[in-house]
Amino acid sequence: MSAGELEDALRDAGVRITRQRSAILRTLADADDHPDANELFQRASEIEPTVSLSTVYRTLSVLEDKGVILRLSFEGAPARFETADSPHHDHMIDLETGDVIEFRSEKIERLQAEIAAELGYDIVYHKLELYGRKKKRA
Amino acid sequence: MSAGELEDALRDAGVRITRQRSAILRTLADADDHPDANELFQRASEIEPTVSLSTVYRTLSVLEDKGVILRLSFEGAPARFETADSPHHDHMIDLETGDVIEFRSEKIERLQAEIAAELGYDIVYHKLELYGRKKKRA
DNA sequence: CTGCTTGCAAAAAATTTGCATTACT
DNA sequence: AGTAATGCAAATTTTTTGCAAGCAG
Repeated sequence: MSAGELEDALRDAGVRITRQRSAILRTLADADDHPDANELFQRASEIEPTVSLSTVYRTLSVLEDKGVILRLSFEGAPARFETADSPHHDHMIDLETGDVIEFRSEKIERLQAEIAAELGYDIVYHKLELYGRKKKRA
Repeated sequence: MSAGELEDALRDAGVRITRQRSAILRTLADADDHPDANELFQRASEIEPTVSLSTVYRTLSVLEDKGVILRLSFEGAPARFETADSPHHDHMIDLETGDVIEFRSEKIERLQAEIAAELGYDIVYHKLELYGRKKKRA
């Protein structure tokens, strides 16, 4: 979903598209990494200097509510965000570099649902993070 | 491992066992839930009124370093802690009540290792959290 | 004794909020 | 016009830290 289509969808959902929200939306759409609130603030400021950090936070909350983005809270670091348009995936975090690699496994998805069912629960969402180091030797 | 054995092991590792650390250790050993720093402070205060919240935090850091406890950082809530003596397990969090249920699945453990290997990584640790709601009707 | 630990209060870091003003729709 | 959204500064929340005094080994 492009930034423009997103804006239309959000407007239809009753969300006002302000100059600053537009800038934040574009910033998120352009990001191919997983920026935190402050990084988004820096980047969006370049497009639209009137954005404030408060607005970034407020906008992120709205977007999360509307299901447009996902909030990722890794180990004791500030929350990071990613657009929710790509299919669900999990994350592998490189402990040495901090790199975040996305992956997806149907098998794991299925297993999780099974386990939750056994415990008497329906999964609303889940979070799987593998923290590791690059293998020595290829 | 009992609180007493833990103290001996820690002492051997060069950690001084003070009155307040002893109280925190006992509190952790007795807890069958996953308390956060503040809850631990409250409980430990009953055993040993001289503990301060700072000391709880400092002690938790030491214990984490020594591998005695695990720090669990769930969704935007303060960090929770659990003793590290039990075998590894993952967590299912009840979105309505905040309850934390422990579970373990060999299949998932194995799958994770496989996936990491494919990505060229060795897993150092991982975190799997299922967030869900109790199933309607039994 | 020596220096690791403590309590206290202040500092940090991340995020949220009150309020008067601005600007979508 | 009417109301949601904004910026700013101040408030919260969780955790860390500086410093003088205390206590374990």
